Amino acid sequence: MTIKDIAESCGVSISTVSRVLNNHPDVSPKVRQKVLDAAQKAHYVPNNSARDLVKSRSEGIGLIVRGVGNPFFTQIIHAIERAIDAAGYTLVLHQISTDDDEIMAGASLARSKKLRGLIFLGGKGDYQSSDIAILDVPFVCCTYTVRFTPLARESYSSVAIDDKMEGYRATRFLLEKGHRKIGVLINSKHDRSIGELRYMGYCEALAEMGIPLDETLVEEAGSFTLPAAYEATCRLLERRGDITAVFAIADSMAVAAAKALHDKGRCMPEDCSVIAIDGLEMSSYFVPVLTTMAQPQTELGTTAVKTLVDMIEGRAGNRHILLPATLRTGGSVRSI
Amino acid sequence: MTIKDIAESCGVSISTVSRVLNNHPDVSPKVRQKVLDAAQKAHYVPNNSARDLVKSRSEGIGLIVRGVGNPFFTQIIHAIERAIDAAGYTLVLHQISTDDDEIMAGASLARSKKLRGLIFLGGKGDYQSSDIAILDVPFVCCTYTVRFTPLARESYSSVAIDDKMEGYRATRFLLEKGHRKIGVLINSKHDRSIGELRYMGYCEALAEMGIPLDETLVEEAGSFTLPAAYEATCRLLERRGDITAVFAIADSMAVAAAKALHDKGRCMPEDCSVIAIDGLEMSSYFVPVLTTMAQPQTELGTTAVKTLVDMIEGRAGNRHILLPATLRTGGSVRSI
DNA sequence: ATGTGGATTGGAAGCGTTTCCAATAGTAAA
DNA sequence: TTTACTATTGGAAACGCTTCCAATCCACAT
Repeated sequence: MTIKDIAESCGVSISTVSRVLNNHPDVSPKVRQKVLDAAQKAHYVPNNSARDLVKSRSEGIGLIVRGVGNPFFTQIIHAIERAIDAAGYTLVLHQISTDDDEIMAGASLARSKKLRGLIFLGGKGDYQSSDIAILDVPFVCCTYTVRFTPLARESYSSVAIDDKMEGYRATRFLLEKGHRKIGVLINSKHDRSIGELRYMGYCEALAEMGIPLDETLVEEAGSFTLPAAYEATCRLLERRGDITAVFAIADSMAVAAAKALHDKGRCMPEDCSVIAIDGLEMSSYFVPVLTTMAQPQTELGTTAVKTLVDMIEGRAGNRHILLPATLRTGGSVRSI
Repeated sequence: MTIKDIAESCGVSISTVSRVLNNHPDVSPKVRQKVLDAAQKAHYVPNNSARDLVKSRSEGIGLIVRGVGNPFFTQIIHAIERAIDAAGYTLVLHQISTDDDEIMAGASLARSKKLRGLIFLGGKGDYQSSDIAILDVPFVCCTYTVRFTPLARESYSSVAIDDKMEGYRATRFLLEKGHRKIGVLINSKHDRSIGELRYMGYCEALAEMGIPLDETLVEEAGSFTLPAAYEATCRLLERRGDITAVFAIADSMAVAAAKALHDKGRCMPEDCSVIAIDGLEMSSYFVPVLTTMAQPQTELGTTAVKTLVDMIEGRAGNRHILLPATLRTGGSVRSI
């Protein structure tokens, strides 16, 4: 059942049917109704491929996520899907692995699927203008604080929390509770990763209190996985058995850290407090409840989509939005 | 950058380039390499709309999931995406809410997007032939045990664990550890829900040991959410303070149950053991480690895709596959 | 040399839509 | 009744790709 069949059954031309179906103005009411009825009766469903081909674009928005399995992302993906659907677009999900180049992946996905826009979730958020030059659709980088090359700043949007700030706030919270020997559990402090920023916040909080930075308190897990975080915590404890608190830069790492503490014979929070950043729903149900800087996950997702759709439809230019996290206190931190 | 540009730059015909790009055999190695190089150098990305148009179908597979936010699904979705990608298809994700009709949602998605197949994740898994008649693409129902209307059984595939059996195994494990007063935490024991089946397994295990079923040990949360499970556990404890173990039908519910136990002054596992079904990765990092019947999440996802693709490509008819869960023991259960 | 046949290659017809442009019908003014 | 427009309509050219069919090529046997 194509537009052509309808045209024939109505005795009009293909062009006319197309016009009716696309709500073009220049069609007489009589013909319009006739065509509409015929289409209805024939259960006509437009062929998107053909339309996309001639318009050389689809109504798809690509979501490139590094690590779909990351529990922190699920709620954001949830919100993104909802918002994309509500805006009349289609979600095309594509996940990449740690060492894939998200820009390249996004570029080829966008090209081959003729997508209207892209959302990067968990990307590195640090793009050179030269890198993103191959992207010819608007995109927004979600979740991680974005570092800008001056020129690149003008060409895409971002929605994230202020990682450095929240790292600062988390550390500050521990300091205010009297902790001084605070271990940091981090994926990596280099590579312009998310960890680097949260770690910078940690450093800043210490500096503000006049506490010298002690490198032996910093432990890199190398990734966000639970086993890596567990091992890292073990190393940290072995080296610095005297810490009274751990700042894990992600809730999931904090879970692994808590287990490592327990396995090494330490109680949380009696022997060692734990604070994190992310705010998984489940963290509120741990015993003790994990203290964490909760990211506004749903809002991150919906804002990302809104920003992107605004760009796609030309309603607004690119924007860079920072959303605040919320301190969610639990029993995992105690005063000393 | 189209196939035509490459053809020109190589001095060959469009057909030849197409053949090279589609790995057709009848091309001389020399030409093939030349074309490949050119395509590579030009960052050629095929236009899917055009391809779909001529082949009159897309390469899309729809994933209809009820509750993307459910942590248990994330790993499965992850596996599904990977497998779909590897098979050369594209994932179109669509989530629905609790009370949406998944079949209707799937049907309209499949039509408008010209999808090749559908995967239902977390659907009710209990379809009447009359319901699924509107679906004109193959589909597979993943995750939940499927109950069949005789005719419907012939028309679609399913991949799941044997919910009743695993419910039985979990309960049986507790019984073997000496527990006799075992509370059940369940979303619902009616509505042909997943809970009903796991609960049936519980009943069977008790019956096998000659233990009469006690309705006061059964608590329905009404959903799988953490707050609901928490409240349900509180009610259960209030009514039956004498239970020595809880069988939660999902890991996430077990987390909430553990917290409720703690908040009601009970230690896990000293005062009350907990066992669940699902096997979230994170459950292995809880203190104590959650004992659970771990579903083979990755395998569920890949098998679902494989089954679907086999149907799509006509390699095999529909199948109904039950995958075994694996008992993962942790400290959350103790012998009495 | 002359076929012969298989291996390669090119040509061209669509796939279903949109849309520009030309054609026609209809209407009001002259 | 003509004229001059305007409102409608039809025709046809893309869009980029696959694929059937015909054409060309080349090595090798005759």
